Amino acid sequence: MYPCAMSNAKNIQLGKGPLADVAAASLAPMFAALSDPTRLRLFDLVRRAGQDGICSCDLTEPLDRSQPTISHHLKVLREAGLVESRRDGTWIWYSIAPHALDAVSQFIQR
Amino acid sequence: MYPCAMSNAKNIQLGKGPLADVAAASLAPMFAALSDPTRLRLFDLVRRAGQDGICSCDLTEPLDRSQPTISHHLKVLREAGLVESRRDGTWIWYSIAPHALDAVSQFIQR
DNA sequence: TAGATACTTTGATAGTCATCAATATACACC
DNA sequence: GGTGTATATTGATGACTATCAAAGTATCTA
Repeated sequence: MYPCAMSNAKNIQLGKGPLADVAAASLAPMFAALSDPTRLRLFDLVRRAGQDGICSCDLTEPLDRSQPTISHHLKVLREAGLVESRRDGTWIWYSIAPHALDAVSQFIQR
Repeated sequence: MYPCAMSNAKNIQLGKGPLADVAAASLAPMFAALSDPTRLRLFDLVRRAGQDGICSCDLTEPLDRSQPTISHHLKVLREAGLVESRRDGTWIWYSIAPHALDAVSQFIQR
């Protein structure tokens, strides 16, 4: 797991007072990861794939972006702690990280 | 209401299939508006103020940013359809826009 | 109308980002 | 080892952004 992913997701505690500086700093990158249309659709495709996940090779074509661009976006999502990847031979499968959106959801329903 | 605010918030319908191009394009700016730590705290302060809202003049000091910077961020939040403003003499009061986070919430709980 | 206060806009700067082509790496199979 | 396929990284470019100081606009009060 990436260092920054460890500081996000399940480890954020928002508390009850005004949103603290550190909490905002932890939360913002997760929103940033979802602030690009291509990444939003990417995240959506991965989420729809369910527990098994989806092969990276099936993500390039539907989004009409180059392979390096998709790879870049997947990296951003991964480092934000929103998706996970596992290798299977030459393929890499992406799936939603457990508790991926917990912190975001917690903030929204505050 | 700003044009782009009209295209966000309550007017997004996500549907059931894969996230459409247009839906992602409408959703992304709302996430983008929340992707900055200062704006997150700003949004939080406005939300905590409840129905009456909060005067812009009370937002500059707690966030430790210059007044023009706060003004800029408030504009971003406003144009994303997340907050509303109303003038009262020389003051301007900000409050959370109705259904501000509906679209975001809908996407997250998809 | 003049001054004071609250806010916005402008202009500048340093930093970040989305994108692609080209290149590199990892793995499977022969 | 060599070849082909899948994915990642590098490097470059144009666009965008957070920030502040300075200047502009709007409103109140006297």
